[in-house]
Amino acid sequence: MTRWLTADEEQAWRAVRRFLTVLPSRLARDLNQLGLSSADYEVLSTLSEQPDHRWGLRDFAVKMQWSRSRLSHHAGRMEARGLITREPDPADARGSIYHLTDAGLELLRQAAPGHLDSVRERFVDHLTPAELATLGRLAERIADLPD
Amino acid sequence: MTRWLTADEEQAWRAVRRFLTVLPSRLARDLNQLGLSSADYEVLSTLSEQPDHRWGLRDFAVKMQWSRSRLSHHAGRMEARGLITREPDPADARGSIYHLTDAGLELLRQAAPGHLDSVRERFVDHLTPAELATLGRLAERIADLPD
DNA sequence: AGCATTTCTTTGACATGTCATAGAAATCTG
DNA sequence: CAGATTTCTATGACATGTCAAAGAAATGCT
Repeated sequence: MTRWLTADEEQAWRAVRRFLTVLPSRLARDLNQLGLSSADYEVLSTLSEQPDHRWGLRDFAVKMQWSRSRLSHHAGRMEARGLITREPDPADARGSIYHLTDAGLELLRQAAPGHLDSVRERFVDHLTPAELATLGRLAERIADLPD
Repeated sequence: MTRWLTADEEQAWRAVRRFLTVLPSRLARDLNQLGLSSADYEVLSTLSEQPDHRWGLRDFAVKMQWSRSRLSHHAGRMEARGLITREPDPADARGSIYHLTDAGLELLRQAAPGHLDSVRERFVDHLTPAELATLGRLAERIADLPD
């Protein structure tokens, strides 16, 4: 017995679907102007949050919620652009340690303010603090559901 | 002068980012079990909402918010699978009219209940009607911002 | 210790999306 | 009406993601 969506549910779901596609694409477009893809930015900022700017692929992939294959491919491209390096892990010769280069850090520093403006202009500044908190709470509830 | 995010804003934004990536990926995974990609499903359901199951590429792409190139490529693949057909537009020989095949409609009908369950299980059923309405209203506000 | 199993990153083949362009047809202009 | 311009879809080249498999190293078992 399929429970179809009520009219209200349907309307809300349509709005949320649009939100899900449109916001990321706007942020990506803004970032592209700064010379980075969204994926690039995530990699750089995640790496930069690590104290020594290093991370082994496996944990890095878990942290980013990316497949290891995806991260390895993407890292290869970023390495070719000089934004990160990959070195063998001294503690486990199978492993690979990713490290942010100076150029990568510089590019991130240069792009961050623009990206932040973008997040404000496309999202944060259009909600009151209470609305943002509510939205964050509901988003978290959904995101925290089991996979 | 860059206005950084406050701690509250940062927390909410992180939750929303996770929501933006995780929910679509779960829905896509569920749909894949049913033999369709999310893109396939959107194409089929959008076409099926048209009274005669036909749509010219241009307006179709606008409705879906896809580039015409993307839709043309995707339609080529779906045509090869027998889910839609493309015919020249009698009113404008440059144009192309997309039409849902019986097989396409059948596949959509077969997948729809499962997808609906998925939307409920991954999203709708975890919010009260009031929460869903609020979320929909906020999502709509953001989505309706100029591009 | 030795062999099988597991774990790890990388790679290759392939699916999908973007951007620029081709080629045909409609529209605009004088 | 003729020629230039615009508009249209399809396509090719390329970037990016997925999935399966390869190859090396660590781990487990007897």
